[in-house]
Amino acid sequence: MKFKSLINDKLQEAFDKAGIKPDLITVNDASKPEFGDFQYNGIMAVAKKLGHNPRDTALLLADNIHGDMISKIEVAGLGFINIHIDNNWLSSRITDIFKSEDLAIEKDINQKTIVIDYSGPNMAKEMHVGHLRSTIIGDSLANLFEFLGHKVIRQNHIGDWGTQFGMLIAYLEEVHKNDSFDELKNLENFYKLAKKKFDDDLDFADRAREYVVKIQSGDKHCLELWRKFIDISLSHCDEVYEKLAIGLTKDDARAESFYNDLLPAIIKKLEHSGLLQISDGAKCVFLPNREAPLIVQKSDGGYLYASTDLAAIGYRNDVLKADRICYVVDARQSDHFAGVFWTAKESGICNNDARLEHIAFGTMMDKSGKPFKTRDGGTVKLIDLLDEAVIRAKDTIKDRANFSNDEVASLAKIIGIGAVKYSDLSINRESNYIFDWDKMLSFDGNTSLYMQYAYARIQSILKKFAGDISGSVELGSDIEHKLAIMLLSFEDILQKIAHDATPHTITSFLYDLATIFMRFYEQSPILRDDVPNNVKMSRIMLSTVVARTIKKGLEILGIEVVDRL
RNA sequence: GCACUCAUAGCUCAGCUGGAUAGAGCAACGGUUUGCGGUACCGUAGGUCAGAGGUUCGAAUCCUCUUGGGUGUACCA
Repeated sequence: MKFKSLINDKLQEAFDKAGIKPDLITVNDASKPEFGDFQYNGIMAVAKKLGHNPRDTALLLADNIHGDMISKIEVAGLGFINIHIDNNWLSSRITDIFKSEDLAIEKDINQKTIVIDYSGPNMAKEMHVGHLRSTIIGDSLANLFEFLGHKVIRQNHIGDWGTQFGMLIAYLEEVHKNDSFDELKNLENFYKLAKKKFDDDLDFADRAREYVVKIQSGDKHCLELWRKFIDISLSHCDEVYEKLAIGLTKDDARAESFYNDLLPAIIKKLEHSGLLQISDGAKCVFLPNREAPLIVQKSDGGYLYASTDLAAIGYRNDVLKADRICYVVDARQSDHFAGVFWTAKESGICNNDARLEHIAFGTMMDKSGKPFKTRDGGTVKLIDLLDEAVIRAKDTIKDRANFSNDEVASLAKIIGIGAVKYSDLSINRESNYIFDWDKMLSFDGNTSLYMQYAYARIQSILKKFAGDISGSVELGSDIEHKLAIMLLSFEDILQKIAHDATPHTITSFLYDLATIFMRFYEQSPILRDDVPNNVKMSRIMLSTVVARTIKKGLEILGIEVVDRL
């Protein structure tokens, strides 16, 4: 339910009755319990504009706020309006949610087509930790948009067309001509060897560049070899996505090569729009307030990633009909995207009402605050990191003896992968992220394990009860009231997250919810014999809705729950 | 040089379109009538919101400057 809009509507009615036109009405969560459930702080600004006394205006407005959802309106301080939500009304809403599917969250009427570009591995190498954040953040946003009823098109813009492929093919042709393709199982190693030769041997480097031209001009033999590299690389990726429980499939892959044929048309379009200039032999678009241009075609005729990105925008605009295109890419590329977006809009490659967004995120650091590397300074393979997460997760399972080996394996996977995702998603994506095993696999604090534990604890109660649930929710204490307010705010939170693309807000919400539930649980017995049946039913229903909300929230983050751990 | 970005408790982080006494977790210390899962819960302590100005009834939040980090900056992606 869009809880806050309901309250905003009440305020709007009151403003109408009072004959006052405010700019924008938005209630906030009350900053303290004694201020009620919500507070409206806009009176001071409105009153000032009209030259009225804020307290008088607040009182006038308060008199006009009515509705069965509101139990009390208070005017406090300079003119704050504190709103208390009626307990009976709240109880009914939680009962409704208990009886509904999908937590009674409405699908967005204003359905959008949203393209999410995320993960974007390079096909010449195996995925490394640098791909982790994009993959996790992008996937959770895709889940969220889908849940809210939008049409989501996942796009994996894989790098399969660059200079490195010439190098790999040249190396394969010259050094490993007679080897079987099994050699490539360890693609990472193969890449390193090829790169070394490329750096050491100038003639080889030249031949490698020739191979690039061959691929791009459609040489059949070379394309066949190229295809094999891609297939091996893609299966590496699939293995990672499978382990990470990510919703990307081969169907979502739109590699750079996919746009190859569209590139000349893009250049033409830029020419026609008058944006194109030739500088030092390269075709460039000069941007406002920026020294360096966006180079779309090199002086030797080759294309760059700016050209491919523009072609991709064109495709997403013309063919996919996107209303919103989200690029979940490292913050270091913000200049690049600013340039590409500006050019796409200015040239008409992208129409004006489509929203182009760079969902930027910070760098992953180790515990000491340095960029994340192996001991010898190399890049950490993503698959190794995920395997380690599962191994470490195994140690956190309390009574391993109570589980079968298969159960332990399955639990460890859910816990380990959940921890990796949750810790990443629980901080503001734009700041740098400190990767810390001990912290992420802790039961204490805002972690996936704490959430999964809270969920399992509720499941344990429900399992123990195992009877028919009837009756309705009757909120009987301040803490139950607070719990209900939070549960009802879930949709507002999701909407806001969808707008701002800030998944960390969901973890804060879930953590607050779980903390308050734990407090409720400590002070309110549920199944004890001396609890009256109606109270017992009410508490069971409330707990059930809390559990479902936790489950749904984690599901959006791409994290599974378990009934016991 | 220019541009972007960040600076909040010892550490890791929240803090909404500017709102009432700046919040969590970790670490530290103390506590919890047999406990529906104690891997929990409660409490204590911890702050010049980097610094200085400005706007405002009101600033961690907006503007300017300073300092200190990070990142980007013409044919890699």
